[in-house]
Amino acid sequence: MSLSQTFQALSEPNRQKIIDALKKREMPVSEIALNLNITLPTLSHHLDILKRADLISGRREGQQIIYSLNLSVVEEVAEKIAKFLTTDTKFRSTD
Amino acid sequence: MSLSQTFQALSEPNRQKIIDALKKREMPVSEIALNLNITLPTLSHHLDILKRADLISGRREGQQIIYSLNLSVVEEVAEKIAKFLTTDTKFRSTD
DNA sequence: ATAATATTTAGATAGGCATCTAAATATCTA
DNA sequence: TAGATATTTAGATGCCTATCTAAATATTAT
Repeated sequence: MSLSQTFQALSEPNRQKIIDALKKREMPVSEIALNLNITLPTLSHHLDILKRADLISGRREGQQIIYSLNLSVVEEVAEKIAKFLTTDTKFRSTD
Repeated sequence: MSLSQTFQALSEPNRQKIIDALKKREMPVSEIALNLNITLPTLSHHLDILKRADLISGRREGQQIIYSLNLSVVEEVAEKIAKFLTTDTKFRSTD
């Protein structure tokens, strides 16, 4: 996943709300939907984007599909972004 | 600046390259342009977006306009993003 | 098997965005 | 004041994306 694609995945307000919800605990689509004012197909689309960015995962449990944050990936992303934004390159060799 | 707008400003590869260049040192548009395969009007457009996101500033020096990173803002943004991505809300009160 | 529930897929649409060329503005130099 | 250099603004175009409705798929319950 490139940094651009990650930023893009994170740049949509509904997707941020999805992540915020999943930070609390894993939950099915129907429950995520309660926090958002979009139709289920639109939500499904956003879940797909976050899945393709590897930020979340879904597993089926009966009729429901339970989504959860990929915590280790999210942490890696946080580090990657922090490095991009804060690393001072003034005195670094070209590594 | 909302988190969404910040992510969006950072999600474009050319804008990331601009930030990367300005991490080294401030420089005029003409020098930034050397790193990118886009026309000057397109570059101007990207600089405008980064300026509106308050991530960079430009000052005129003669014929040139020198752009530089707003270091304090960039640091704040890094913290904001880190908080968004890593803060576990499971056991937080609703503050 | 049928009906009900949960979610995704298909297909269409509207708005946003990155890009370009051409022209305008600002500054410096001769 | 011209002409040259640096950058931005104007206007157009094509692609990407968020959104919707309708239909399809998957699972459970009757």
